[in-house]
Amino acid sequence: EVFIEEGEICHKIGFIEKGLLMCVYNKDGDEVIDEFSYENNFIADYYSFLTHTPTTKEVRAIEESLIHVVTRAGLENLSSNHSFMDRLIRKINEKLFLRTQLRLKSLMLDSATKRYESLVADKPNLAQRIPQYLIASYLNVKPETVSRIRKKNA
Amino acid sequence: EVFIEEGEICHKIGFIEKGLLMCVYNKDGDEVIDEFSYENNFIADYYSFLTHTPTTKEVRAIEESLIHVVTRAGLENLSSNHSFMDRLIRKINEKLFLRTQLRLKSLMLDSATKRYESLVADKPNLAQRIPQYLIASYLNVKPETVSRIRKKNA
DNA sequence: TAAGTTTATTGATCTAGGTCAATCATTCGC
DNA sequence: GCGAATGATTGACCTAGATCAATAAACTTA
Repeated sequence: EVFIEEGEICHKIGFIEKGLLMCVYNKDGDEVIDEFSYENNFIADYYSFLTHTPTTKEVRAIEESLIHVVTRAGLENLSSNHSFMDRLIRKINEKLFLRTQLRLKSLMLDSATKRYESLVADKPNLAQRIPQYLIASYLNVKPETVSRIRKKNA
Repeated sequence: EVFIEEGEICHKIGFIEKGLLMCVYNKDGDEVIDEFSYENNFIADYYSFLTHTPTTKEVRAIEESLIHVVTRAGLENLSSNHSFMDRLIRKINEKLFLRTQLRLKSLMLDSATKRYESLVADKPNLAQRIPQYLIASYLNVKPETVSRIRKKNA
């Protein structure tokens, strides 16, 4: 159920065939969700993977998931064709960068209400699939706040 | 003085030989600084560059700066060696991703006071070089707040 | 179905940081 | 040097969202 434990160095990247996972930071006892990832996406602590430093987050399944795992070593052996690997990794980097950038922007510029509305608009399926207190954590607010936002918007 | 205007599509990447620039979002009239960049670093709206969508931020010099510019076309012609390019771009991606990730994390987990202290600890030179109201904007707080944090810490 | 657990809602407070306005300090041009 | 900007500090308030506590729904499992 736990894919990557906090403190280990991440040497693997998962490709999610089925299911739903999340990366969570621990904020003095409280969990703060960094991101969700689901079908046809990669899952890893990419920061740890790139820097070879211990993870500061935990990666854990929310639903029963089927994940194909590639290790660092596996990646390096996968292809003698280095340029192919560079190209692939470049693409993964890009996708991650873009996602992170958008998230950062919304945290910097938008109110909790706006963030909630954007999430529901952009990923209606996700908002269904996940309990509200996890959504709250992802939006960086408390469950009570999400409840109040929904009430207001109703 | 303005390196990239808001609304244009970014087709270039600058390498800063000397000087200091910043990327700023416009939050209904108010400026919010996304990042600073200085000597021996790249500067671009990389999001726009990758996605070919119009920038939502402006990139502007804070100090007189000397920047070497490479255009997208230039990059593509630079080397017939595609794998070299992939590798280079991969490296740039990685660096940007890691930076963005750290920033996001601090916004999600840390108080204004903690963010200020981390900035001063991590980049003392930067904190010197820049007026306090720009630091405030980068920390995503108001200048008054930075002033109060400093007073408290004194 | 009832009992138990987990999640969501609601209300009454509290607090970090924002806002507005008034001084101070500093720099800069002349 | 003296004003005029520009930047920083301080104080009195205000507000978004947090916290705490109590219900109320919604699922479980038997």
